[in-house]
This record gives sequence, structure tokens and C-alpha cells, in this order.
Amino acid sequence: MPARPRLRIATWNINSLRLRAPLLRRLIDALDPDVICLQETKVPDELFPHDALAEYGYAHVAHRGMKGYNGVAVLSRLELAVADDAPDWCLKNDRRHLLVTLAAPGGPVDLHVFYVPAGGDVPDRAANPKYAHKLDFVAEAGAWFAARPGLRRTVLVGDLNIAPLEHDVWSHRQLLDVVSHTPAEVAGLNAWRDTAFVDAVRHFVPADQKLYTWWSYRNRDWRASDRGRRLDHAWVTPDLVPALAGHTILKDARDWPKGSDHVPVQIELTL
DNA sequence: ATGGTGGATGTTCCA
Repeated sequence: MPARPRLRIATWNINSLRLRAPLLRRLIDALDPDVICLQETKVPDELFPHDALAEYGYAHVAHRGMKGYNGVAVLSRLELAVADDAPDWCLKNDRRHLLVTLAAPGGPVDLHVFYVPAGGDVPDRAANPKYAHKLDFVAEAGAWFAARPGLRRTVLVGDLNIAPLEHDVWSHRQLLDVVSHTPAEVAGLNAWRDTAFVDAVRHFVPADQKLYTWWSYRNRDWRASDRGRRLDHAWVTPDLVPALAGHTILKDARDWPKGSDHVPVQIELTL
């Protein structure tokens, strides 16, 4: 294990790992991450594309996938161990979470990768089961971390599908009743984060500055309209805040050929 | 108010 103190962790909703595996070369060239966390891999574990990923040199891989939907994975230059006792959120067995322990400089770092349910279109728990699932998932995750006080050296990343701050969306007023920015979702996400974590990207970027990680495919000229939302997040426990050394939101990735509608987010720690 | 695009799948669901 190289004795370097730097740890770069990238997270990306890749929206089909098999389709977009070639784009990981661009991500690696741009960010040089030590660990890559992926969501919406959309590939069952028995079909995980180890061969297509081998050239990138991430020797340590963990994945939890299923056919067609969801799916999370971690590609790591550091040795890792997968926690086999992570919860089955909402008892759906739907492959939205991985917990690994990284053999990081200075000692182990726990890394959670989440893909929170998108929640459908109608922001009404009674009318829309997908929205109810999303709220329940966030509440359950918050309760799980609340039951584990004093977490240390822990990082949580992923597509959390909620933009919590006013300037995490292009129009706070117009998105208050749009799933991803409703007060109920924001309250749930904030409560979850506050059980154990600090928002590592907003640590660097003031709250009054617009910040997005996702632009809909349905905007033909996404950069001109710039109707984005910050759905992808990186959180760290407070003991790691002094180690935060930088962040990158790889906005240019939204223009990659056949790209995802999400762009990669990376944080760098000096451990 | 509506529909716009994209992936996996299979004539539709999910985002």
C-alpha cells in the first residue's frame, strides 16, 4: 500500500455501467480518483463487467447490482472490505447501498455509497408510492445513523436525489413542489445528514452560490438553460473536516458523448 | 399545462 496521505473519492451516477464503462477513462484522466463510487449501474452481479474495467487499474472492486434498475459499485486502488451486515433498506432488496471499509492512509475509512429512490413525479405520499418509498428510505437511513452516534472516519457519497439548499436548484420557488426539492424531502435529508455528517462540498462552496450536479436529458441545450439540481453529494464525519483538501464537480462531463445526466463529484482528503 | 430525452426491456417502466 502506498504511504501517500491523499485520498480522492469520486461519485457518479453512471446510468448504465455497461453502456458507459468507456467514459470512466475520461473520468480518471480528469480526476485521478483513488476510489470511484457508481450508482445506477443497472447490471446484475453475475454480469458485472470486470473485463471492461480491468484496464483502469482499480484492483479492488465491490458491487451490488440487479437486472435493469438501481445498482451500486466501488472501484478502488486501496484494499477494501465489504460490510455484509448493511441494512436492506425498506426491505426491498433493491441494491441501493454499499458499505465498504477502505485501507486508507492513517487507518481504515468507512465509505457508504447510496442511491436514494428518485420518488416519481407526484409529491404526495398517499397518491404516489414511489414518493412514500423515498421519504421512508431517507427516514430509515437517518434512524440507522442516529442509532450509531460518534461515527468517525466515515464518508458517505452518492446520488441522494434531493437538492437540499435554495441554491442547489435553478429555481427554489418553482421547485418547491417538484420531487427532489420538496420541504419534506429536504427536512428528511437534513435530519439524516445531521445525525453524523458535514456536507463536504458546501464546506468549499458558499450556500448562496448555485451548484448543480444533474441536468435533465429533456433540456435540449442544458448549458444554456442551466436548469440544474444538486442531487449528488459527499458527506464526511466532523473528524474528517480538517482533512478536506478540495472538491471537483466535473461539469464538462455533461457534454461527454452519450454521457450520463449526472456529472461526477469528487472530494479530496489529506489524511 | 404539457412534453421534452434516455436506458433496459420487450410492446412499458423508470429516471
